[in-house]
Amino acid sequence: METANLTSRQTLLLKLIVHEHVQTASPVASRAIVENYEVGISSATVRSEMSKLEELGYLTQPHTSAGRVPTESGFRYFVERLMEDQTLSLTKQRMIAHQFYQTRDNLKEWMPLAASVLAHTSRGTALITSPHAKRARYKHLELINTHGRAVLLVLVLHGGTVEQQMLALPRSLTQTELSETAEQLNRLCHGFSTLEIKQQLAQVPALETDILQVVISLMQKVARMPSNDIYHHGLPQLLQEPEFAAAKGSSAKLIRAIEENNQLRAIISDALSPLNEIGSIRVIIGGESKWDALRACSLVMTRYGVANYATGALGILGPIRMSYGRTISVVRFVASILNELVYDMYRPTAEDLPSTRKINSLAG
Amino acid sequence: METANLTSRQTLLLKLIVHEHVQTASPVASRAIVENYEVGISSATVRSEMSKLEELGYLTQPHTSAGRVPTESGFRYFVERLMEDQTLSLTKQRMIAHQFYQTRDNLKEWMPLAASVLAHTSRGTALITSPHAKRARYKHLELINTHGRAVLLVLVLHGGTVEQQMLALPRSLTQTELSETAEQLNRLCHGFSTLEIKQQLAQVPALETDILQVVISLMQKVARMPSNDIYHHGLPQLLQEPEFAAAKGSSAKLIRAIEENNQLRAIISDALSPLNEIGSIRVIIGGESKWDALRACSLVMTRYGVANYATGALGILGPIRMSYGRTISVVRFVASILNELVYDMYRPTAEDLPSTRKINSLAG
DNA sequence: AATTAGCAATCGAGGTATAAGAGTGCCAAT
DNA sequence: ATTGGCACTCTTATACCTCGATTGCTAATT
Repeated sequence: METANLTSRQTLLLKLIVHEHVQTASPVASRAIVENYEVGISSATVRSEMSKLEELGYLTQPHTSAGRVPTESGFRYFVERLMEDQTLSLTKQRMIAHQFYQTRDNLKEWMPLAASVLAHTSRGTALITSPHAKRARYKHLELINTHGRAVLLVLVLHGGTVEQQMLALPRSLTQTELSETAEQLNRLCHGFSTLEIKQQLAQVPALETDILQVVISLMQKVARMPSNDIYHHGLPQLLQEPEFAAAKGSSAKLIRAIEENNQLRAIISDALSPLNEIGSIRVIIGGESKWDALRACSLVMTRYGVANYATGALGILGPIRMSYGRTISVVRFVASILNELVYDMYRPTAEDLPSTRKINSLAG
Repeated sequence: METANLTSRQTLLLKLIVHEHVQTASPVASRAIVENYEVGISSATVRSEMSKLEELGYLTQPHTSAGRVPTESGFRYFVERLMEDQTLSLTKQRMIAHQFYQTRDNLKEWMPLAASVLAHTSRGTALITSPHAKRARYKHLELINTHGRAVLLVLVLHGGTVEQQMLALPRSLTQTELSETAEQLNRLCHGFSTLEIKQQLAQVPALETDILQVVISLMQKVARMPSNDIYHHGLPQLLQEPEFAAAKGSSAKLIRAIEENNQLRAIISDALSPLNEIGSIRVIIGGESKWDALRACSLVMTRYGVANYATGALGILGPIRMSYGRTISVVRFVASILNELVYDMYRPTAEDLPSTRKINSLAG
């Protein structure tokens, strides 16, 4: 990449053009720059610099007689070298923190709240997944009689992930019988991984085998899926941005991409990759992503939580022409709040550290 | 309403015009009728009949030199008197039934499956809520240690509704302590309503009071909300229908109406009203609904489940110009399957009948 | 050598006129 | 009562034109 060879005046202009374009959503003319900003040069000079920036690939013209628009590499350059770190205003930080503080005990509310905060503070759609434990280790099972043969199986894994599934048993059992069964399995499987439980299958009576099968499939589900649900919030406001309101075909594609969340899943699981350190923010600009439907969008994603215990992903899907500074600062701030909350809730205990003793005893 | 005074030829024509309009999505010309259908009359006659139907308010012209479009009352008349009952083809019925049969034990899968079937068989968006018990009566509580102070509270109500919430206790308890606490509360509260539990509050020690507060709020949540989640499926395909693809403003409104589901909630709770017998299908055509954003849409909703135990709502949100016959038949069929599944799963037992004795003993 | 003012050239957006096509409404004939 | 024929109406599509915005170039200036 030939990135270093911009004069200071060129970087200034690129910065201003990006800023102007983000605000106006339309191509930026040389005159607009000299009028709106106090650069001490004439529009002709701006034009000649612009054409150099265009040659370098940072700007482009929609048509001959239009102003310039930053290209994707233009935005990329801006994000990586020109953008100064922004922070949310203290008032805003306090407001947000307060909202989270009020729901700190109600894990279920975190996702919607975070999504809502992200969406309202940016102009895009917020995406977020629940915190999610990496390795699935059996901690506790509870069987609850609900009605007739229907039994609710609640499985708690080390790290705090809770999975539940309704299942129909071959015959109706009383709550006492169910509790005893659960207790038995809890003694048998505590701390075990999916594989280890499979090895237990041979030793347990028939009824419990059924239940263990469900337990295993749930644990595998946890391990396999990047995350259960992808909350999203603020899709309408993204679609009202001029770039989507105009081209109607693309908006349908975009909605589909978000509703059927296979594509989102890929993005999320990318963001959740352990390579992606917690605290680092990943910015994907337009066509840099592999998904056609998202060509017109940029993503600002990060991973949050406590590494090796429970992590989730959150971020914003917005127009390419978004205020990256502001977006990144919100994403970073919300992530930092969730980091604390997750740490508080899932505070690692000695009991949760992977028990090498047990693993070794099975391996031997 | 002056509905009875249509000649048989007029009803035939209205039927044909509706049919043609549903297919073409554009105004129907007199010539289109005589060409596509074997009516033994000329286009001039069709025209004169059309103008009579227009006077009666069943048809309208977008402009002078266009064909006719059924008005909302035209569709209403069609739905109530002209439409013949359709049934899904047996092959299709079997296919659908088979899919449900495979997930019969996995309650969680019902909603997505039903939504998917509804959406794929119609051209609209499927809406559906989980089956939901009417009166909230305490059946069983389970407290599960997950991590640190975080405890998962699982509350099972009579009728099979399961609510859960994570909560942070003031101090950390072992699973044994938690189980004992739960057991104690189970003995104390079994069969009680929200009100009755509130009266118990005075008699229990402090820690459990905290838990009971959560229990009460969960039970109230169950009783208050029409339903927890409204699944929807197939929004993109609705938006691709010509009437929405054209006017881009309306599609944004529609998305918002569905995403922020306050408005949907109102519709759903209307469909869930006990006045609406299970099996009856409610058709709301265009402006008949009170919600502006849904002016361009029709709703075909029904209530499913077992009355007085657990019921939910399902239906399709489609363009006014939808095939009501086909839509109604799918909605009816999917509802009938869910009726059976709910009945099987939540089969009423003697234990579930409201215990008048307990209630009286408290009232006295 | 860099900067700038001035100006011709370019292209899109928006408005207007025109032609084509689709459909009705009416009337006179059957 | 029905129908063929025809004039009338209105939409849609197309072409055309003008206006304004913006650039690129050139020659003059610093």
